[in-house]
Amino acid sequence: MNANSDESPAIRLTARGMKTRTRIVAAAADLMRVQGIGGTTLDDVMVASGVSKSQLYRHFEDKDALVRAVITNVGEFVIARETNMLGSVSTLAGLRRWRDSLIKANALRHGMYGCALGSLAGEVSDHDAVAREMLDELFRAWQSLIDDALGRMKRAGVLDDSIDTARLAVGFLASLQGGYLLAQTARDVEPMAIAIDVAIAHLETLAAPDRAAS
Amino acid sequence: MNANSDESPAIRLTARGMKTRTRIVAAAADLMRVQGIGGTTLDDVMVASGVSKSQLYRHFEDKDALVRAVITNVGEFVIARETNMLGSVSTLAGLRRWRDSLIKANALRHGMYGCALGSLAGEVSDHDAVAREMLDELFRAWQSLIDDALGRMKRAGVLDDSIDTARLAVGFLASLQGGYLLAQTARDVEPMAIAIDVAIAHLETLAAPDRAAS
DNA sequence: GTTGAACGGGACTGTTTCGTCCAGTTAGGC
DNA sequence: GCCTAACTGGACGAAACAGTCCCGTTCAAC
Repeated sequence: MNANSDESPAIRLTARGMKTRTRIVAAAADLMRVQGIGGTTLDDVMVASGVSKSQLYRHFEDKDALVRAVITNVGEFVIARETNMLGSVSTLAGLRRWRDSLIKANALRHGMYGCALGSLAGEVSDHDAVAREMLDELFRAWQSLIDDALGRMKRAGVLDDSIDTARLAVGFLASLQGGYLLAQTARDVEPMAIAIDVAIAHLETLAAPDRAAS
Repeated sequence: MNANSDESPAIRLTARGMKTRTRIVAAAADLMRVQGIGGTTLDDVMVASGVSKSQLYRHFEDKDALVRAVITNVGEFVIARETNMLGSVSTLAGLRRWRDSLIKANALRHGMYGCALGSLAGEVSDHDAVAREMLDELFRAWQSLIDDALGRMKRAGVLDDSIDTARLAVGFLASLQGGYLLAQTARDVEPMAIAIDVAIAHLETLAAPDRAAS
């Protein structure tokens, strides 16, 4: 609904001000991905971004406001990444490449930190309604990207015409998020890899009868 | 590995001491499910359990120790529930009843708080190695229960003999956990319901050829 | 070259939370 | 009835954190 992707600037006007604002958000996002929101103090953000506390409160009314800015920032990043990686997928092979790239990235950190969006959602959903709705919106956008890819596969004759791609997209995203969580808990990507593979295997059973392989 | 399900008592001997200990853990578990671990203070636990702070530190060396006790407690509860609900499942209809019961329970709170185990895992996995391993163990136990159910379905001729139930179990648990997270973020059970339904639909495609329905 | 926004730096308040300690009370086993 | 674990109750310290405030400086636009 809200058309501005930069959230309330809290204070008007900008020039280089935007740059420090960006620097603050970037540092906060990094810290929060690693330490969680609750584990990240404003002083941490202060040090990491090389910005004085007065500036922090100049740009953000609140810690919650900063968290929300982090959410839009991380959200934009994830959606951009997924748009890029999923936007041209129209075959099962393409979907597998998408899978490989996610798994590879998560394997590098042995599953640590989980999904950038999912972790934020788990920590914030039950105590900041605004943030929760922002994350809900982002998940929906992610679902749409998956849905679109499945739609293209359907139109390309890879998938059977009768399937409900919107429902499958929800299932896919759930498998992905659950996989992230299991991998994080196990400190091992394997469960995540299995989860996505099972989801893809399901898709294979829904392949259009005249084109079992692609 | 560890054979004692009650974790280190921190102090030896007991009588009614066990009762207050249980009371503390129960109160802490309730609070942490609703407010999260970070959002729950020891004073909260103190008030909710009607126990003085000195007793808290009599039974638990640390907040972390209390958290671990909560994990074993919640873990036992969840595993007991799942053993009960999943232990006799050997048909697709039985699996659907299991699904209905989980969805129904989560619908009552509109998805709030998510999965008792999953939420703990997300909050604690990256900063308490011991707790992380405990949760990993619990997830594995949960997987085994699902695996067993799928195994029974296989032996009963409901599922095809060639399927790898262990992998499917991981996929199932991931769908479940991801569904919990999406439902929590949306404040609506629907995505969770869809996620599990998609997982079950996949199972249906793997039904033994001579028994397409069950 | 003046003006004002952007910034550094840090002191300061108030609150929350973890954790310690201890003096006195209750209760149950032997 | 004695002994000791279990417990109440609260004072206390220390640290972490959020949030406020102010003074002086830098930078960029006009």
